[in-house]
Amino acid sequence: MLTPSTDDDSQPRPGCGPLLPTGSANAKPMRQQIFEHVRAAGRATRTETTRMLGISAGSATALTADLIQAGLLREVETIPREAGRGRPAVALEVVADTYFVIGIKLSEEMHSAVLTDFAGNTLGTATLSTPPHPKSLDEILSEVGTLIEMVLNIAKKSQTDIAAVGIGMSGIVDHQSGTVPWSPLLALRDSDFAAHFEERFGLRLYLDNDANMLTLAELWFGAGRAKSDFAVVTIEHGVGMGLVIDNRLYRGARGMGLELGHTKVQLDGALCRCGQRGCLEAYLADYALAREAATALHHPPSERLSPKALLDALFAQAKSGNESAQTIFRRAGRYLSVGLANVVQLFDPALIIISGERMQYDYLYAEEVISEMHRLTLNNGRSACGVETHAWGDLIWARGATALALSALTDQVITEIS
Amino acid sequence: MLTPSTDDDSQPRPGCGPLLPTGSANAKPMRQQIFEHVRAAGRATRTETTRMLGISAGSATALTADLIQAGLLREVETIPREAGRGRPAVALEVVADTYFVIGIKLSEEMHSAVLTDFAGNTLGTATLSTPPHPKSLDEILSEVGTLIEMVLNIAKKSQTDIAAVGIGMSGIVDHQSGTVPWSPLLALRDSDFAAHFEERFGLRLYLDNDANMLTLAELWFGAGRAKSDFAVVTIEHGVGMGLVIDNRLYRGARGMGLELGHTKVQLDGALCRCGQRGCLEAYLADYALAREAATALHHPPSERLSPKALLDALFAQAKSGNESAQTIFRRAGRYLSVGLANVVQLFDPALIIISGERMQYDYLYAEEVISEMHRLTLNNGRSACGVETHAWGDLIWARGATALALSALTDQVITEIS
DNA sequence: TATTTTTATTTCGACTAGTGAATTTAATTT
DNA sequence: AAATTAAATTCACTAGTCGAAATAAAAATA
Repeated sequence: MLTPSTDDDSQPRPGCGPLLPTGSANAKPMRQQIFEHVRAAGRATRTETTRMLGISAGSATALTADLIQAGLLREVETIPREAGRGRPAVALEVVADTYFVIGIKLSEEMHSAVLTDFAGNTLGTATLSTPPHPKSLDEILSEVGTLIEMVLNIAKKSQTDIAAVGIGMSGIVDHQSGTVPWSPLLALRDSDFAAHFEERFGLRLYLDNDANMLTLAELWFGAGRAKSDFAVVTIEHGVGMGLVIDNRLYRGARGMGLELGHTKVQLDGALCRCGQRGCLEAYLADYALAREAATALHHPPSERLSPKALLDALFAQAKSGNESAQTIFRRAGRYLSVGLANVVQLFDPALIIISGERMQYDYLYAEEVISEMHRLTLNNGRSACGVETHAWGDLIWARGATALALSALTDQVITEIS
Repeated sequence: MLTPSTDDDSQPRPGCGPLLPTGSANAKPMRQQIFEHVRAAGRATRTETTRMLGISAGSATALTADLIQAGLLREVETIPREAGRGRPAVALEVVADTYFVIGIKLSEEMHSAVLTDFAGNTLGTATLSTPPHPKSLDEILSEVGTLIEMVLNIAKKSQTDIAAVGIGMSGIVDHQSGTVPWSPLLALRDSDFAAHFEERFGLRLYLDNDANMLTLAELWFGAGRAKSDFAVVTIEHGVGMGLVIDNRLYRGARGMGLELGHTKVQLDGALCRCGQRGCLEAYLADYALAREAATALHHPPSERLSPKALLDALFAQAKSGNESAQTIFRRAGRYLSVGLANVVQLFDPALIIISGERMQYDYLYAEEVISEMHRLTLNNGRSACGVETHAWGDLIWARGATALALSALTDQVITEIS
């Protein structure tokens, strides 16, 4: 069965191939790659660097000389030689106290901040409890101001030492423009957050949503460091996700969050706060558990507990054998398995990291949930996707925000030394 | 509430930041970017190229001179000047007949092939019906040989004209190694397909799975050309997906396909051929529709129709008002909505393209399904994700395979001219 | 102890990719 | 015919990188 070469589908002269150049055209200059490699390794010799980056020894000498000249790297005197003949390699390390950044996580009930130096060392942390209601931009910025004061005091730095600030907050955040179309923290929509921040504090601000912050934290400080493609899932008030592809945070084409919490795991399922039915979040989030808890615990409607207290009670009941309390967690766990399995099937990540506070409810993070997830994924003979659960404290989010600021600052500083 | 700067979480000297360099270090050389831009545009002037790629006029002259010298580009005499003063720009175009490639799609019942020149023009196509049973590697390669002969004849080329071959086939295909861990077309697992092909035909082969081929086709020839991040969903025997991120095909960390068909849309739902329950495929694929069709059409088990005939009968019945036939399609459509919505929520693509043969069942591709999908996604004020449905013929898959071969060949040819 | 071996680093000439300003070219408009 | 305009070319110059040879600093060996 032959079809003649009808050129019917070849339009006049349209060409072929992608019309847009790939963004990776902006490859980082070698100097920056070297700097980042040294920072990533904590300490590295020139020779090791040539091997890792595939450059010549001559280049290593020249480029590290530039970086040392610029005061960004230094040679380390204390060489802990282990063995070997030949001239001993001299290690390089980042000069830590050239620049300082602050990373901040804003959430409804508490803000936290971390101050780090240019090598990523934490010099101080601070947290600030706040009334949990939507605020005006001015109020939030005042709270941020207080927090910055606090962390500067702890780390014994002044505001003029700070080169950049990173902030992560929940809601819909536009990283590019630094605006906040919507956030539970802010009373008004469409705040021009970054612009107001920069005007008020005179500090460069990098803003992003909280799931991306956590993902960045895993990429910079956590288990994601050694992986180039992985997913981070977090269960807090909602269910969030971040994705790293080719060692970079993937932000989506329209800059929206990656809303794992609103993927549908059940047609016409439980009601979600987003107004739809069957969202994963509607089975997992604290409000979802809380509303079932009220039923399971036979609380009279008069006796109103805070959602947090309700959850704690529910968890205690489940632990002590209350069947209906257990089924709540068990069902949540099953749907979590489905959500995770869907992520694995769609992305084929090298690793999936489950991170967040809700870790305490170990029904949700039981071995059982993970193995159910593995059962729900096809592996086709490949080794199964790795899973890690991290019960970081609050500060990890703020650390992620420092990573955002650090990476942007590094770009800038390195291109300046030319 | 202040916490002192406890450096407890800062381990001895671990450094911070990603340990792996981003793959984008291998930025394409300017010459290649120019060539690809000209090919993508079909025809482009030097000045336009400088604007698009942000290079200087001097570089444009020098680099295009190299490419012309190497015989890859040529100046176009016929300048259709529209208006304007000044020296008229002279357009450049790809010299099409420098290299030729063949793209092949292998499937259970039919193989197809396309022969294109270096500019991506189709010079000939061929299709070959085959018995639909698993075959030995040798049998498949014989069929491929026949197909290559056919398309060479049509295009009046000889095998020595061919610089590379791309093949797409269903199953689990390892693009990197050119091996096929499993495929419905092959009787044995773990075939060393590419190696055997190259030895037998003396042609360089690039192999990938069929969903990736289709995605590449959309990226090179279809609606994806102008988008840098999009998803392609295809419904054939199964449900496949491909993803383009930053103008590149994303292949996943473990090189597995992106198995949209095996994401779960229903806990303990319909039985899938993969052995699990609730997979999207179990509601959408032809075998899933066929098994329900048997019930809905009240066929006695004795009367055995081919799956294809069964589906056609089902479709006809639905069209003519058979309620139970309609519900089959309607349910499938709803689950398709869910599956698509989940992709949009997880990836936030700029565009989602639905492509494939099953287009004829317009219940599945109805406006209704798309709008249901939109209802199932949160847009948070952003404009909704675009959706396009393409009812390409069989040849689009093979065209995608030519794109695979063309892009690899281009890399090679351009680096050679140095 | 002096010499050899080994490994890390530096130096230096060469080459490549690219820029940017001045110039040339080829058209249109006046 | 001159002025204007835009495209393309020329050319001197820079940054980045390689690779080979030279140098440096240690361990091993004679």
